[in-house]
Parts: sequence; structure tokens; C-alpha cells
Amino acid sequence: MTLSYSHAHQQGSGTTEVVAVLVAITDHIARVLTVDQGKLLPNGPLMPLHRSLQAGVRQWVEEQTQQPLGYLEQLYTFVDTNRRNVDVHALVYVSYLGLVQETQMQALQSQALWRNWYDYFPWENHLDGMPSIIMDFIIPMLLEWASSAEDSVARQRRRQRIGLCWGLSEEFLTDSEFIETEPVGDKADESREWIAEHVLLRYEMLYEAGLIPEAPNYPPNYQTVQLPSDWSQRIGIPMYYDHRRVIATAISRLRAKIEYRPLIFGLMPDVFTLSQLQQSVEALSGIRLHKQNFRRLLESQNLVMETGESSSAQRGRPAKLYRFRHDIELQSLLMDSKLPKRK
Amino acid sequence: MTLSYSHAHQQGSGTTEVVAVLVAITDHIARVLTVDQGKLLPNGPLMPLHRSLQAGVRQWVEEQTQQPLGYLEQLYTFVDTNRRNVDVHALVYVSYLGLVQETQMQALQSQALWRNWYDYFPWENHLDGMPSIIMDFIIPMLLEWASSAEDSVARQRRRQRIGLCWGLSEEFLTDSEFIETEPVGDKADESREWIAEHVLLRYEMLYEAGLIPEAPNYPPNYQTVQLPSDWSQRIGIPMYYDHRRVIATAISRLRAKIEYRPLIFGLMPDVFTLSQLQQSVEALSGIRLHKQNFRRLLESQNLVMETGESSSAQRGRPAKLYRFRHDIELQSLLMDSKLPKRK
DNA sequence: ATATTTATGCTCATTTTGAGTTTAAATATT
DNA sequence: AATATTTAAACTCAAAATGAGCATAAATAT
Repeated sequence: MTLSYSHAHQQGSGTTEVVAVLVAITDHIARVLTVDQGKLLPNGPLMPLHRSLQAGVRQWVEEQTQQPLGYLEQLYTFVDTNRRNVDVHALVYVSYLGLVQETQMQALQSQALWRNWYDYFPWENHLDGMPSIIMDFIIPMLLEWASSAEDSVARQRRRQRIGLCWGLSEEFLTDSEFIETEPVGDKADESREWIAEHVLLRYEMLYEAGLIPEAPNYPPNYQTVQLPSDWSQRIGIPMYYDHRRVIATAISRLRAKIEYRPLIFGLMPDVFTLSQLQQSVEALSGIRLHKQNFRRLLESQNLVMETGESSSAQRGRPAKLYRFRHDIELQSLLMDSKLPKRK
Repeated sequence: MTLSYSHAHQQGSGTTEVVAVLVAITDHIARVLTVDQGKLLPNGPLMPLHRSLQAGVRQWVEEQTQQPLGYLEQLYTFVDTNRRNVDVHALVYVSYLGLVQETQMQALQSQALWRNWYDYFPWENHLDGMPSIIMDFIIPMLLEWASSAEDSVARQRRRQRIGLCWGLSEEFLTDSEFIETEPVGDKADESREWIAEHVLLRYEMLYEAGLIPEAPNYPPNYQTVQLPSDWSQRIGIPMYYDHRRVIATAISRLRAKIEYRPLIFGLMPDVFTLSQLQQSVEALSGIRLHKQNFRRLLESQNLVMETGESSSAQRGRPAKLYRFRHDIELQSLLMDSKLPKRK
């Protein structure tokens, strides 16, 4: 099979494909498994022999990447009307999120590659503070886009959306002359809250504004705007089809769900320190957490137990080693919920 | 088209269908729109002319029920390997959740019918306390099922699952002789918490235990069990294919999401009292809420505004009338999130 | 020896939550 | 007409959860 995966499945008689976002953490960096020089996610057609969608995902992922998988959950189903089979039926593709433990990572096929997921979404990495690209480029571009709307209501709506998606204050976004009012600097940084799990909303806003190479209206044609010549570098690696949107969907789901379900299970080795655990959660959420409160939360959840041993630390005081309590696996998988209690 | 919908689409060349769970509230009762004597959800094949899955859903629903729809969100994608097209490809069907305002409900086609959703899930209605069917029949049957497992580990796991899904205490479920130990009565009722959004988990447990007519292993063949002769009445109305599971998925999603997104928007008339709003939320969640705290939550969210008028009450003090603040529609659609704040 | 680094235990003010009580304004009953 | 009943809505209060910080412990680096 020397064809690139981007064309290998075009001629199938079926109309359904599966596509997988596999996630693992190595060197405190969240990564996704890609094929075809990082331009595609593992994918393949659903075949008559597959007894379920999951079975299809597992077969194609293993065939294309040699990577065995554990936890797998369905994400979203897309239709691509640009890709049709011989019967002119549009292609339907069902996306899945999979988690891989570092210790389970396999020697991969040549085409398969684990990539830092922030290579595709540079603006989502706030581990060292808000990346400069947001205030330097993204927000000014988006404000141009907002100003290019038809009527003033639409303009105001877009500005409001920008503020909510990117965690900026209202005043900062009120009518156009935002440069003259104030030395902006730190004022904007802390005004509202950056919500980590809004990955998909942010991606879709950039897409809608024509700032993403995959978008049909890229580059945008607002009156005054000029994209920097190296824009396509700065805005992250483009992918074929809508695979970048699929990754954004996966990150959104993961960031949202990790707050109320112990999905992090599926990404950690058997034994770990609490700092390693925290760093893994931070790698996913893209923001730093308060160490003491993180530990308090963990204790209250009763998810981990000490092994009795300590890590042979590199620098400071050695940390105790922990493992997940697999006896409450089920409970934790179920645990959800906090309705305003019944009367 | 005189064929029942259950057979109308069998011969299509495509392999993808859409199926919709439309929800509305009338007389303080949550209802779903059904076709074919309440045995099916509106559904139809995805066709080449449809430019999106949503478009397919809208077309088929309007054709089969005359019901126009507003809010629509994707639920989950299933595969039915028992239903295959001419190319032997298994049928893939994508399910959607739609919300309909009472004022938008249309005169329906003869085959279409709005049904109380608790007709399909009698055990999910806790508006007048826990329904007796749970303690009288469901739990004893499920404990039989747990006891029928291979080894003692599996038995204990099943008992634990039962407790978590149905909100029962651990002690209540420890080894088999639960009848001899205590007069059970009220002890079990309050021991743990009933989690409203676990609708799907509960349905799937009943299905797995063979207690649901749709299940392949129904009726179950545990040694001692005998289902009451009117069991299939008590356990709710069966549907064709897995459409009951699709409804369970929809209720789960709705109950979970209503806690952090103002989906209730899509089910209310333009103007309403706070009591009506609360009764609608209760109709969905199946449990009663604390009135004062419900109002406090609403105020803090800033979702509604007074109209200035009052309702001409039937009985007691007239209530103020409110409407949703459509100016913050976007904000509310976005609003999520509560990560343990970044350091 | 002393500074630095990492881990971990503990405190404290603020906010959120669960669960009342009290007062108001209408209709129903005697 | 007087009183009970019903629904609405304002306010109180204790317990729990949350955000943020200080203090101490146990290792390595200078």
C-alpha cells in the first residue's frame, strides 16, 4: 500500500468511515497519533466484516500504526459532501477518541507519528502563560472580522463571541478604537476567564473568519487586513479534510470530561507521583493548576493509593509513589452529577 | 406510503440513516414524538441531496410528522449489523435530539404521536417519590441476575453496579440473603443518591440482564426467577430496533446538559412564570427541586428578565411573568466550565 | 555549611450549597 | 365578612467546597 492514506479509501462502495484521535502523554507533552506526515489521522472504511464501529476503529488503527488501544469513546459524526462514493452518497465519518498509556506505545509504522498536539493549535498552550500570538495576531484579526460584518448588531455579536471564546473583557472589545484608548498590555490578560475546554469553539471561530488554511474563505478578504507572510506557520499545521477539527473536538471533550471523570487513568503508567499526575492533567488542559488544591481534590475523590515506596528523585525531596485504586474503577467511571438536590 | 415506517427504508442503497428524538413539554409532562403507533422514532435514510446530517433529520421529521423543529443536536451513532443494504454493508444510524416549544406543536400526521416519555421508562419518574416498581420488581430481578454470574468477583461487581446505577446502599446489596436481614422498607430509599442522568446506564443494565423485551436474552433464564405475567406492561412500552435505547440516550444527555446549559430555552413559551419554568425542569429531570434555591440559581445566572406583568393566577398569589434574555443567548450557550483554577 | 529544589501538611477567608422561616397576595370556604 | 388555603417571593443560616497562601520536610547543588 504505497498510496498515501489521503487517497487510499476514495473508491470504496461503502459510505462510512471511522477516524481516530489517539492521545498519549510523553515528556509532559500531550500528543496525537498521525499518519501521512502528520497530515491525517488514522482512518479507514467501515467494512461488512466489522461487527461494530469500535471494531472498525481498532482494526484500522492497528493496521496503519501498529498501536494497540485501550480506552475508546465515540466523539462525533461528520458528513463530507465533497467526498462521495460511486452511488453519489456523501461520505459519513465517525470519529473516536482513544487513550494510550506511555508504556503501551509501540514501535510504529514509518508513516505513523506521535505529534505534540499544540503543533496544530499553538494558541491552546497556556502552560507558560497566554501565548503571544493571541494578543499580537489572532485578536486583531478577529476584530477585523467582526468589523466586516453587515450590520452593527452582527458586529456587536461577533465581538461578544470573541470575548467569550478567548477570555477577554467586554470593554476591551467595544467599538473599533481599541488601540487609542489605553496601553492594553496586561489589562486584557486577566479581565475574563480563559476556558480551556472551548477548543472547538475557538477553532470554529478562526475557521469561520477565514484564518485557517483549511477554510474555504482562506485567506480572508477584509478591507484592511494583511496576514503576515509566515501566517500559515504561526497558525498551526494544516491537515487534510477536516481532521484538524476532529482533533479540536477530541481536545474539547478530553478537557471537559477530565474534570468529572478520571479519564487520566488511561494515560498514566501503573505507578506515578502526584506531581507527575498533575503535570499530565496540565498537559491536557494547557493551564497550570494549584498544587495543594489539586492534591486535596484527589484525596477527596479517593482515586489513588500509596504504594509505600518513594521515587528516587532527581532534585528535591523524593515523592511518594501512587497507583490508581482499580477496585473502584466502576464507581469512578459512573460518578457524575450534581443536580441542585431534590427537595 | 401505506407501509409502516419499520419497513419502508429497508431496501435503500445507502447505509446511513438518521433518527430523531423530539422532545416537548405539555401539561408538565415531558413527551417524545413517535410514529408507527409509538413503536418508532421519526427516521429516514440520508440521501445524496442532503447537504448535512441536520438537513436530513429536518426533512424526514417534517415529512413524517409535519413538525417543524428548532434546536437540534447530535446524540450518538449506532451500527445495526442485523440490517444491511444490498452491498451487505451494516446500517449506520445517527441519532439527534431536538427541542420543540409547546406553542410550535403542529397538527400531526395520523401516524405521529406525542407520548409521555415515562411510558417507555416507568422507573425514571420520581416526581412522586421512587416508583414502587423499582424496589418491588427491578431490584430483586437484578439481584437474581447478579447472583447468576460466574464467579464471586463478577457477582460482587454486578451488585456494586446495581447500587451505583439505582442509588442503593452497599450494605443493602451484600451477599444474597437480603430478605432475611431486615425489614427493608425505607432504609434502602435514602441510603445513596439517585442520579437522574444515569438513564442510559440503567436501561443498559436492564437490557443486559434480559429484562427488556427488546433484549436478545429476554426473558432471562436464571434458575429461580419468574417474571410476573404482566411484566412487559410494567417495564414500559417496547419499540422496534434499538429506538428505546436512543430515547434513553436523549434523556441522559438532556438531564445532564440542562445543569450547565440553558437548553430549557428551547422548550418554554416566550413568557412564563418561574414556577412553570421549574416544573419544566422537573418534568425533564424526573425529580422535585428546592424552589428557593432554584430561583437563586436562576438569578445568579442572569438568564431571565421580568416582563413587568403578572399571571392571572388560578389559585394563590399571582406570579410575575418572565422571558429569556435573548441578548445573552450566546454567552449562555457558551458558558460552561469550572476547572480548579489555574495557579 | 548553606542555598536551592521538590514534596507535603496545614490555615484561612470567601463563595457556594442545602435547607429552612417569614411575609405577601391572591382564591376558597364557612 | 371572617378565616383558611394556596401560591409567590424575600430573607436567614449553617455546612461544605473553593481559591490562595504559609510552614515544614527531605532531598540535591554550591
